[in-house]
Amino acid sequence: MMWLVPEGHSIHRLARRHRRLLVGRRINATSPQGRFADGAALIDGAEVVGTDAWGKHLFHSYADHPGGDPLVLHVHLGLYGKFREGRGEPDPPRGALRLRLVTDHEDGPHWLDLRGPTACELVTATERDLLLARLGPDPLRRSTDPAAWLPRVTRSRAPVGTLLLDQSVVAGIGNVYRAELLFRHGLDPHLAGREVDAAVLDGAWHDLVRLMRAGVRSGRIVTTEPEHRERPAGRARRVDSHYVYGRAGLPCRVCGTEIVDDQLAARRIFWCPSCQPADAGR
DNA sequence: TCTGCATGAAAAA
DNA sequence: TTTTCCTGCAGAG
Repeated sequence: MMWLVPEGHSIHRLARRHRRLLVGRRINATSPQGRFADGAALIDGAEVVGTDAWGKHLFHSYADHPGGDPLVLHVHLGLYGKFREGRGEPDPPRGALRLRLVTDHEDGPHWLDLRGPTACELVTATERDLLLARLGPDPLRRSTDPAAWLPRVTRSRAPVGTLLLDQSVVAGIGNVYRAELLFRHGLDPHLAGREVDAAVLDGAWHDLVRLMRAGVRSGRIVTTEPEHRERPAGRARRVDSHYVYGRAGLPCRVCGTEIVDDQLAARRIFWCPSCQPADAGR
């Protein structure tokens, strides 16, 4: 089974998939669970004109409907949220099904089920823009300036491991990319942002773009180089796809030192004390 | 079958 | 800083 972690790459992958599935078609929308009943009624029968992702936020845009502003569906999966899709008549809804979208295709109906999201709401274009204004640069968006995040890091006393999870500094990084990116650039997670060398940050940004683009293509987070995997390139399994994330107590793939873990920004952080020394990055 | 933990983030205290 | 949202999986028993 694929381990689809909803960090930014998963959301961009969903936006791409939903674009193919929904754009240019009218959707039948329901909220069997009832928590989004009013919103589903408003978009029911409307045409989807676009899908987009920014960080971990997903948007579906709907064509103007009579007597109203254009509507935008905003979804944030949070920790538990999940989309499922399938072809043919959908099964009768079971359990807490927040939103079901059904579209007609040449080969019959396709359905899209959303469960457990942190956010599933209709917003106006203006409200969406306000939301986006709170987010930092997204490595997966083509127009992003690679230097846009630098001031927020280099002026901060906060640990770089905290800054990387702050969505207003960088949008889309989750706990896995955080730990892996810090390892790949030899940065101790506790090092203050202002202590990190700007050239190291610049390299980390471009590395992050590469890693996350690969994540969009594959649907997985693989950050290990082939020579550090137990299996050859292209055959990495979950067990060897990370350097430090989830590997507390195991030997570092590069130097053999035991990987350690701690809490940072209310989340578990993993690092190699030898490859990521406290005085690195300066 | 039960328990704890996990990718996230906002609200409460 | 802690709680809550509320899902799914792995491991224990």
